[in-house]
Amino acid sequence: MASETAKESHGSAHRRPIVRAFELLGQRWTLRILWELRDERLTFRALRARCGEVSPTVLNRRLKELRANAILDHDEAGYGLTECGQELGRHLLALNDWARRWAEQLGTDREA
Amino acid sequence: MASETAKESHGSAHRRPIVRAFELLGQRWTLRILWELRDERLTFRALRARCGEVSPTVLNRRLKELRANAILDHDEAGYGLTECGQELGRHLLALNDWARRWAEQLGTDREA
DNA sequence: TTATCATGCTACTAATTGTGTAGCGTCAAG
DNA sequence: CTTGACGCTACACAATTAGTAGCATGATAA
Repeated sequence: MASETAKESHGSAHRRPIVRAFELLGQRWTLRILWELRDERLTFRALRARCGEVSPTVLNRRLKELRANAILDHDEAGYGLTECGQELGRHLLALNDWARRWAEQLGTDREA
Repeated sequence: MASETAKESHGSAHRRPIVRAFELLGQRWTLRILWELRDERLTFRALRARCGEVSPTVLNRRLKELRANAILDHDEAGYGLTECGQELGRHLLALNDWARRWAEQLGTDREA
């Protein structure tokens, strides 16, 4: 069970997909960006507005990275999820249900 | 379909749960920590080793935050997921499948 | 033509956050 | 009483993000 430990050289190339995914998604704004694009294309500025006027510096950096990873693409209509990105989007949608229950639980814990 | 737009006052208190979740999960190491704890309890030091010797400063900060949000708890056996955290863990497991397909696709795209 | 406006995006500084290493206080074992 | 592991803090340095200004481009309109 601990046989994986050896593989865990934190080089860069052959890191497990899930870990690479976490590195990508675990950056500020990445999840939010995907969420806002979950069912519509948005222009740079519209997307920025949805994210509470994030710094364009970061937004652009994320967008580039996400495009490089084939999760987003860009056309005249703006930014949007690729097919692969949409699959990811569906997972986020599932997370939404979890989040609601989570928030509810936290709320009741604290009010009582 | 765009009827949600109005709700998007980016105040702070009544932010949608999913957005709060993204703020929490979208911090460096948070997803990874949850992943490493997905099916076993780990001590601080063991967990740190699993995460490639993250700085204990950040690790401890995340652990505190996650505990404050009832996603983790801590006992003599170390850190582990709460019931709520385990549900989240299951979502991450699902993400694992996505990540594999994603990596595969990226790989073939580039080799060709 | 010139003015207006929105678009995507870059530049630059300040503030926040993360990294890396050392090490403290506590405990159990030798 | 040394040794080692534990959870964790301190602190200086590096990297990332925030916040704002503004440019180049293209469309619209006077």
